[in-house]
Amino acid sequence: MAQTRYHYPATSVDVVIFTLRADDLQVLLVRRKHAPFEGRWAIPGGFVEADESLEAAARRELKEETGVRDVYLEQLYTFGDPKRDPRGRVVTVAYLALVSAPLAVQAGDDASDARWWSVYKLPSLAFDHAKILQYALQRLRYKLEYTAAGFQLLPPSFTLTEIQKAYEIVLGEPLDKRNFRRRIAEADILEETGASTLSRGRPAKLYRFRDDAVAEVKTRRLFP
Amino acid sequence: MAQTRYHYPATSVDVVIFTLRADDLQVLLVRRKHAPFEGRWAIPGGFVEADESLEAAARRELKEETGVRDVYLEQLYTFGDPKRDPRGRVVTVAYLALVSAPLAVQAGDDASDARWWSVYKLPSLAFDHAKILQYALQRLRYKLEYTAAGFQLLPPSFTLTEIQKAYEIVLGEPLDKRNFRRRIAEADILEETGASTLSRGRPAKLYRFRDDAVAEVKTRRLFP
DNA sequence: TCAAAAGTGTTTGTGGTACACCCATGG
DNA sequence: CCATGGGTGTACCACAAACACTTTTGA
Repeated sequence: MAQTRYHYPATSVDVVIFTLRADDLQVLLVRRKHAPFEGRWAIPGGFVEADESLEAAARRELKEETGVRDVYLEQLYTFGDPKRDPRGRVVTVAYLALVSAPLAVQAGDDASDARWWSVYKLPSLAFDHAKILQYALQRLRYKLEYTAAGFQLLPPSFTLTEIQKAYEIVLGEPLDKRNFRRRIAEADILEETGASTLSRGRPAKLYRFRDDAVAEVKTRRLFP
Repeated sequence: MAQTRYHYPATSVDVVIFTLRADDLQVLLVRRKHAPFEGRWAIPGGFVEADESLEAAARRELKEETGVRDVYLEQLYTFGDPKRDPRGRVVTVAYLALVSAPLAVQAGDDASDARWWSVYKLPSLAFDHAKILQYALQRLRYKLEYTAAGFQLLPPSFTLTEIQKAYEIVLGEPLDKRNFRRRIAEADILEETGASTLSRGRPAKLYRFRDDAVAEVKTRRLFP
């Protein structure tokens, strides 16, 4: 790739895309077509174009890989170790994305293949991507503990049991049903759609987010 | 991916350096010697060198400006708007630093002058530095609410009243003396030096951090 | 002995957690 | 009528917040 004739690092973005599929927290990875790390799995990403903001670059990559727009996207951290890319100096700005529908994935130019992987059973990753992914996972869990971001992983309408399951999958621990429902109710961020599921057993009410709900719920301070 | 011949963005680091001086939360700014924004105040920073990690670049800038090493330093956010620097594309990785001693500042090559400014009375800043500074201030306040990072702003030994004042200055609100002392005691992060102040009134015991204290105190979750 | 700052406990309220049964529907 | 998943309330405990007086020293 671009040999740095001039001594500025190349700037790339990498987007860690999480979703919930099959009662599992999964992340989208692409298989690299070219050296270095040819054939290894990697977090989707690419170089920032000349007149494009970082977030725009991240959204472009996200669109190329998944076809989705208007999803939750936040900047995570910037990784700039001089040796993180064997081709030369590349500083990468990592983003975290949460998508709801487990839609068909589209491999971009840079990848021969793309698929969802359980975060609990990951393959060996290219570059320092294992580190980036762990960082993203930690941030996601942390975020769920004090914000309502977890809803971004769900379809537009969902039952209370579904959302509780989503939280349990991401956090990796069971939650109490009545307490969970009380907190959701108190947060006042959902509204009934009016519809219900028709499955086995008693039908469940469907909910959606209130458009005007505030996603960032502030914690009480612990210290001092 | 479009690998046309274009210049990668330049990569810089900017370091927002906070300290406590004169019962005030202050930030170190440098006056720019050259265009653009000649004569305007700016957050100290500079370009990342060829074989230097981002954090190393930030520490180098910090050292050039203040002469200090081994201080608290954390990556904040990366600002990459294509128009943020009129000279051309510059992506900057912002860092937050907390220093204790209000030491003499040393102007680096890039600045004709450097001084501490109260965060409550800032001059007009170059580039998008006002935005970066506000972001840093928000992060500092947030951090103080759930970690013991505030100690980094104090000299190696201090009284309980001093540290309470430090928290009050940064948070901008008064705290209850007995509750504050109880929380500090429960956190179990201080030890007595054995010495006391000799001022007017009753002498106060001096404390220092325990070397083995854990700085990151985890919050209880609020949601769900 | 007075002024100045340090130091010290208790009470009350709120929020967190644990816990078990009845309800609505389809087969 | 039974199996399946949906939906509901209370009691206890721990932590947070509010609050005022005594102690130690220097001048």
